[in-house]
Amino acid sequence: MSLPERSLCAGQVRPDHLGQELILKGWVRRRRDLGSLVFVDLRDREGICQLVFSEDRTPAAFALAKELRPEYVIAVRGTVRPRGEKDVNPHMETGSVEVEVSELEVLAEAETPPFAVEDEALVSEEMRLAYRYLDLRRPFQNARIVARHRLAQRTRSHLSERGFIEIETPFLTKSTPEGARDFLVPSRLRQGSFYALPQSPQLFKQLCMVAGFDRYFQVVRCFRDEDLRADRQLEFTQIDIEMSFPTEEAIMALAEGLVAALFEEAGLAPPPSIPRLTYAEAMERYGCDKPDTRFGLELGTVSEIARETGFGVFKGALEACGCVRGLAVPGMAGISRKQIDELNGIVKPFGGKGVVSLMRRDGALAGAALKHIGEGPAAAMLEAVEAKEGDLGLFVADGYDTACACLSALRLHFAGALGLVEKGRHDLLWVHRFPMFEWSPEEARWMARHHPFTMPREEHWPLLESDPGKVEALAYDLVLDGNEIGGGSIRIHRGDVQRKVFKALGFSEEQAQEKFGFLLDAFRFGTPPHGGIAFGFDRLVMLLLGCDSIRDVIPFPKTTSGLCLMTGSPGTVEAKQLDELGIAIKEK
RNA sequence: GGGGUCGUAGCUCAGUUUGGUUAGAGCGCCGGCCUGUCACGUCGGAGGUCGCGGGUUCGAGCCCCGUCGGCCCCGCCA
Repeated sequence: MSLPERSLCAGQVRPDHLGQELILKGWVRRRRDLGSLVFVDLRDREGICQLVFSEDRTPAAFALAKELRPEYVIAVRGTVRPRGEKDVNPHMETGSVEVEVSELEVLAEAETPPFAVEDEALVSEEMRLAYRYLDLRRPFQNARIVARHRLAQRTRSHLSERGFIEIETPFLTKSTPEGARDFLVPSRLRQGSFYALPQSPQLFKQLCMVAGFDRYFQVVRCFRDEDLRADRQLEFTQIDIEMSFPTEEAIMALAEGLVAALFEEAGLAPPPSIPRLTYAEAMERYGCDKPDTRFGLELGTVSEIARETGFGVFKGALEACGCVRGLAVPGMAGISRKQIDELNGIVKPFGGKGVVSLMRRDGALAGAALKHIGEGPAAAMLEAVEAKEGDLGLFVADGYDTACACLSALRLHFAGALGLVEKGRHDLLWVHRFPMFEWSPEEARWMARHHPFTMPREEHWPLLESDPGKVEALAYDLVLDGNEIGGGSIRIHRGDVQRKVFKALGFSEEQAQEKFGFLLDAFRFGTPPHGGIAFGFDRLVMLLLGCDSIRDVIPFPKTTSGLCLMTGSPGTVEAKQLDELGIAIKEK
């Protein structure tokens, strides 16, 4: 009674098949029952095809068709027929034909799903994640995962063709200091010891260079036990690349070529040029190390003008070695008091104390702080940020980093509110010449901004001991539309330089040896200069597909609190399992 | 760790401002009718732990406290 093998996918039926007898298999999307005529939309991965059952022409199949419900899995034997001229559905790829079914077999019944398996269905993300297999069955969501596959395949072929070798590195490895919190895996064979899941294969890829593979890549899962966001998951996929004897230029050129290929694969035109900004320039112009350059609203500095005013807000910041920076928002001079108050709310999470607003409207100046600042300086401040008649000037007085963060947030806010981003536009840019270290007030020491294996600029090596804050790194980030999609560096390949960097980070010789001894050992046996880059694959796919959340391009993601609503992980384990691992749960 | 926001029928939501009789809508679901539908139509029907716990009150979906969960953000994420 079983129907034979499928001859075609439902979504692939075309006028070419007119008159042919086909075997189709798939899911019932919807049944439209007109009494003695029944239409069924049959769905599979490739699309949807209309099936027809009629009482007088195919009575046996017709009777069974009455029983069909959404998401039943069925097999049919039928003949491809043209639709009448009036009956063609221009919205369907298969809309000019239909399949008259002579034989119907129900392969699996289905309960009514908790939500309709259709693109149009409005469903909360909570439901989608709890029934992810149904969510993924929806055509548009299914297509995202297929697109992800294509992008991964294109990555592999692109890099393979250029001499890169995909090499697997361990998931069960060693916990290292610095960086993100590790996921730990207890060892049964050696109780009390733990593996760590890799935050990235960083050290192993460097060791692949020591091993002489010359060019390495991997599409690889990474794990970081940190809080989740719209663009961050506990486990995520990285395109990890490393090469021997590189220049910065060689790595950047390779990365640009790969990204161009991925744009093409996604059906997008790659941005024609990829400008480079130094870190300092990015902060100066955009207040951000991953600026969205698809719109202007660039920042200016007005500290010197502000210094001449008696305004206490400015004075306080400047006396604390801060600055006064600002930006002009075109056409917003009519902003209301309420809206101005809302701006303070935007700035607050970034540590900003408030926003000073000055307006040029009706040929005069306005703003609550105008009387404190004075007409002359206020005009000069607006001039400095290029605010014209009808424009709003926003100023923040604070430490440099805080002022930048606040203004960057305001910049993004107004770009969204004013619709300044041209639809379909994508901007790529490099940010490079990052500082090697940043000061951590909590730990009272310097921390590596990129990672501790990044090569400092050679002319700055002497500063490693005297003034670490001034050391620049041979590191570069690739930014797409205001998102960091990749970052890399030239690595340290000399033990002596590596030791100096560890020292600057406050590691003792013993700590360095204990944590990274295997790397330092390897460096003693002839290490080629090397460097590389890693892309956040999920984030890149998200942006290329125009999604708002990384979860949309990950088949089985976790919620923002790290739970899997489908499996219920993380879960408790049997006492026996804990016992085997020598682990006891601490009572709260 | 902190802030914001949401949680009411299978789903998406209204009702919460100002506590008051029997908690509503659309879609879906179940049944009847229907030969050209494709968001089929049409007639009828079923369906509720108002996230959970506690409190205030004569009375709580609505007010208060706590808690769990979704989403967004700060911190964190080399």
